[in-house]
This record gives sequence, structure tokens and C-alpha cells, in this order.
Amino acid sequence: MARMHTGLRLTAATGPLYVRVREGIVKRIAEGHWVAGHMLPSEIRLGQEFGVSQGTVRKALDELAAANIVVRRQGKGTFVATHTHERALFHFFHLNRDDGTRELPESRVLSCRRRRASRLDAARLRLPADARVIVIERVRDLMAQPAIAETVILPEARFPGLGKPHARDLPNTLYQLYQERYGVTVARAVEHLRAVAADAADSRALGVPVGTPLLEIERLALTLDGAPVELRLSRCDTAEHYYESVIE
Amino acid sequence: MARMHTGLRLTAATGPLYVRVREGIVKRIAEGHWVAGHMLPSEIRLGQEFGVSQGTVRKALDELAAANIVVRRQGKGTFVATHTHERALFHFFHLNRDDGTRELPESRVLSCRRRRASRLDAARLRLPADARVIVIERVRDLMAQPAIAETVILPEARFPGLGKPHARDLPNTLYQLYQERYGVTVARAVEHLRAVAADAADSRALGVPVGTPLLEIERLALTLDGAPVELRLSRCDTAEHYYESVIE
DNA sequence: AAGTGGTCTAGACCACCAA
DNA sequence: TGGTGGTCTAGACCACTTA
Repeated sequence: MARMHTGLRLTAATGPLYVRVREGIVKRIAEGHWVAGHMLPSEIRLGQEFGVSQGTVRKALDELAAANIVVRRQGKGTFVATHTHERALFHFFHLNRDDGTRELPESRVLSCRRRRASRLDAARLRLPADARVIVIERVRDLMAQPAIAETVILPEARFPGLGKPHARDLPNTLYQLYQERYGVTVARAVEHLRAVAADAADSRALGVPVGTPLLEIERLALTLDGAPVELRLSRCDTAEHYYESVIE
Repeated sequence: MARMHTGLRLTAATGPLYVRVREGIVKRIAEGHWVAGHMLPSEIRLGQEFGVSQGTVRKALDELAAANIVVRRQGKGTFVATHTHERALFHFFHLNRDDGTRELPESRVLSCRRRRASRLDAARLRLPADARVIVIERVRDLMAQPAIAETVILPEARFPGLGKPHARDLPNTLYQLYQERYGVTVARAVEHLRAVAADAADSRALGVPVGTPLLEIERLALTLDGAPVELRLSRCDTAEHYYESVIE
């Protein structure tokens, strides 16, 4: 079949076609050409645009669906994945009650301020040394008990004016906010877990004695391009909860 | 194409063919018909045996490869996955040094004894209340420092005589041993993480003060069938290491 | 009824590997 | 050279959704 190139381009000239198609689609999404929730062209149409067969487009889309980048719905179409409540709960939140159930915690914002990035912030978020960041402190309840003391650090450049007037109104699921208000989609994240002792601030926030062992989670959230967009430090009381990690 | 049924059976009469082929292959592996490391028949041959086309077998095998159940090597064939050193390090071990590198710890066995399963053991391992278990205590070093105090609990029925004469000679990577000596392949695992305070035994094993926050990992390892075969409790000093969890 | 994704087939050609 | 998996195509038919 002749390549038509009626609009879209294959990024590289090397490698399998389906990889190039996949990367072409990712690029389009990352650049905001197709935004979260939008329907992509049909497989046939994409095949025509990329100049490949429908089966090749299908393989590319199947991989993107496996990576939670698109959602496919039979009879309806293929859509750019959105950050739903379910996604937050099942994909990005890993604390279970001892009985194995899971709830998304309610959050109370303690403070929301701006400051210059610390050395660690700048390194993790790949910011210039003098960049400014937004710092959100909040406490999250599980089973109506304070369970997580959380610090969220964001590059101000990406999230201008976030939480400025009504810090208290920040939603519980921040990733939805990032996506809807700022067009920033968190695609993946890396978490570093440690056991630490509660300090005075933790003690106050969580109502546990200083020195209590807490599970510290340092999460770096990344966009589709692999650019870091959020640094989050959570200190969790695991007296009645545990962090679940599935290996398969 | 006519279904041939020259030996293999499709398990269910419902659902897509590739799912039935996939489950048929899993069943064969789980039953020991094809053992770890063995080469499977070619796609063409499997297609003939299952009475489906090569493309359908391919889809089944691709999913099994994605699940680390088989390994595909171009030009050579498709093989039942084995527990290699690499697999242990990259797939089943999650403690990194602070600089991001990873090493598989050396292990020193402290004790290896037999006892009746506790209530918790029996519940987790789905054993009858009076079942007997093998209990291995060991200390694992990272950067030449004791870093993990580990208790491994195994149903004696599945691992007869394990560690009987030479407990000290137990290898570092147990999953290889389970696979090679007992035909038990660990396919997946679920880990529950908590922060706990070091008790007297931890303090002795790891050389840290009583009360030091430790990362406790309770891992339940499962076979292909989803049957639990090992319960492992690791208490980790995370002063110079962290547990890495990737979300994507 | 028309449009979408989901399954299945058949066959071509390529890349890699071992004898 | 022959066998393996890897890619790509073309087309048939099914299942689901919406109008």
C-alpha cells in the first residue's frame, strides 16, 4: 500500500511501523493536539493518515491502551485516557485498610504557599536553581482518622495561580485538576518508600507520638514525555493500613 | 479452518479463541507438561494442535510473554520462563541504594526449623490448621551491612526435606531452588508494606537500636494457578536504601 | 443502518539463529 | 539452509453503540 501522508508524519525513519505510529500518536497527545477525553480518529482513518494498514494501527493502539494512555470502547471509539476517581483509587493510591478494602482519603489543606525551590526540589523536578514552586501541605483521613501528612511540590511555571485565592477548595484528586485546568496529564510515577520516625510536625498532623514509625512515600509524577511535574512527600501512619504492591 | 484436536484441548467452549489457547498453554505449564526452560512447540505447530491459525496462537503467546510466563527469542523459539538472577533482581527485589543502584543481597541463614503453622501462616498460605511449615530465618546484607531480617515460611508438603541437612547451604535466590528442586514456579507476588519499630530480635540481627523505624514487607508468593506457596516477612533498614515502586 | 472496535484467518516477507 | 519468531497487509465476520 502506498504511503499517503495526508497530514500526519511518522517520527523516525527506523524501526517497526507500529512503533512509529505509536510514538506519533503519543506525540500528538503530548502536544495537546488530542486532549484528555477526546476521541481519536478510527483505526481505518489513522491507517490512512499514517499510510499503514489498519492492523498496524491496531497494534499501536493496543499498546497505548495497555499503558493506560488511551481507552478503547467497542462500538464507540478510542479515547485519550482521563484521570477519573477510579484511576486515582486503583492506579495511583496504594494504601489499603487491614481488611483489604481501599478508600480514597478526604483531604484538608493546611497551607498553600510559594517559595524558591530547594536544591532537592530543583533536582527532582529538573528546575533551574532559582525556580519558584508551590507548596501544599495537607492531611488526609482514612477511616475518619488523620493517616497521611502530605507535602505536594509543584513548579509554579506549569501551574500558574494554582490555589491562589481558595487554597481550601483544592480538590481531593489533584491529578484531575492538573489535567482539566492546566492540561498536564500525569502518565506515570515513581515512588520511593522508607520507614521514618514521626517528627514534631507529623506528630501534630497525625496525632501520634514523636518517634512513631511512619511509612514515607516520595513520589515523582511524570508526564507522557517523562518530564517530572509533581513531587509529593507522604508520611503515612500504617498502624491500621498497609501499602500494597503487586508483582506480576 | 477445521479444528483438528490432535492432542490438545481448548479448556472452555466460550470466549475468544486466543484466550482459550492462552489458558490451555498456562494449564500445560502449571501441570508440568512443559517445564521451566523448555521450548514450546512453534506457533505453527501449536496452531495445528489447537486447531486455530498461527496469528491466534501468536496473540496468546504475546500475552504470556507480557506476563513473564514465557520468553520469546527470535530465531530460536518460545520458552517457559525461568527464575534467573536477573529476574530476581529486577522483578522481585525492590530495594535500591540511595544512589539508585541495586544489588542482590547476600544471605546468611540463622536458623531453619519446622513447626506447626500458626493461624496467620495457615490463613495466608491456605493450609489446614494442623499443617506443618518450614521456617527459615536469615539476615541479608546490603553494602556489606546487615540490612534485612527475613523470615521465610513454606508449606512442608510442597517442599519436602528442604534445608534438612545443610541449612547453611541454602542459595541466595530461593525461587530458583523452588523451581529447580521442587518444580514450584513463583509467577507473581503481593507485598504488604508497613513501617514498624525494631524489636529486640531485629535489633540483634541488624545492629540498630530497638525502636528504629523499619520497613516491613510481608510478601505472599503465588504460583501460576494463584496458589500461595511462600510467605515472607522482611524487615528492612531503610537508612541508606529505599523501596522502589513504579506506577505506569 | 452505519460506524466503531474485537476476533480470526491466510499469506507475504524480514531478521535472527543454528547446523 | 531451514526453522523460528517479528512485522505487515488485506479482508472477513462479529459485537457493541448510537441514531
